[in-house]
Amino acid sequence: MNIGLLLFIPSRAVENRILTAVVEAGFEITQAQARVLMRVGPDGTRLTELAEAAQVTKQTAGFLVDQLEKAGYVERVPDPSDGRARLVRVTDKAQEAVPVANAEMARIEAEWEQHIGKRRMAQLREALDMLGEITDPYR
Amino acid sequence: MNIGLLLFIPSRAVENRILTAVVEAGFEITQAQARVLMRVGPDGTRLTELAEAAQVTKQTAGFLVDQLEKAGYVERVPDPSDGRARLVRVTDKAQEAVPVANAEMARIEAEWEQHIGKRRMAQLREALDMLGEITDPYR
DNA sequence: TTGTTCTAGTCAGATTCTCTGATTAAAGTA
DNA sequence: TACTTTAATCAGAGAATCTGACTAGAACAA
Repeated sequence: MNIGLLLFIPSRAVENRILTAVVEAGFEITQAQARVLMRVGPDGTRLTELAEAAQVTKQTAGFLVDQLEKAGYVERVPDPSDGRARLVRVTDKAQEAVPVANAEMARIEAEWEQHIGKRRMAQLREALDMLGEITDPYR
Repeated sequence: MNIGLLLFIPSRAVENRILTAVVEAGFEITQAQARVLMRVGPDGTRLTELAEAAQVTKQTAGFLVDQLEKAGYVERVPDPSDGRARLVRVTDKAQEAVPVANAEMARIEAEWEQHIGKRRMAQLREALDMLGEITDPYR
């Protein structure tokens, strides 16, 4: 079985489970919105950077940030260092979803570790982290 | 960094590269179509199965198969064992894309192995394969 | 200083992907 | 036969994504 599909399946599983957990906790958010939201840094991130990180066009990122803003999960503030730019920042409301997502992530990792063992889990993480160096356009 | 994102990044990279290679070889196909096409078995697969495998609704799978059929990459034939069902089958035209995809996949694997080493690559594959057992809804 | 070029973001419009709900036809079952 | 389930499709809508064109501010070179 090809390694692309092999990577895709658990990746999709994580996405689905975390999104489900967050939505069930009362946060109305979609997968696409979450993918952008996840990339907003602690001091705010420019739209262009978000677009690159999420691997979508600026237009798409803008569209998703619009929705996140309407829903109150992010806010746009002027970038003091550049009059053209604005920083997208996570609001307190969105911060409240973080522990929910983290808890589900921890549950998933525990299940996986249970299934494949601590050693393999560590190896997996190491290999993926290194692959990120050559496959993450944001890194 | 969370393992979902860690999985997502190289998975997306593989998808993008293979799709690009196939499209550049003259096959007009989209990512969503490819995800369905990839799951069609050698003797044909029912729409419902494809939908499950690709984790989309039957309607979505049907929509994508319609497009693949129009483009000549698959055909629908009656299922001899069930009058309600039809089997989606890959055509010769689509078969021609297989070596292109395989070649690109081999290139990617070679690059990755170069970067993380043979041992880690084998460990990665083993861990992912096992994770598939608990995360692949189709398996 | 003044053009020219580049960059950040938005607007407009279209396409693609995906879903929910209802429907048809064939199987399976009591 | 009548009821239930299953495979697939139809209809309609919403979400996500793209390409191309535009505006305003920044950077830079002459």
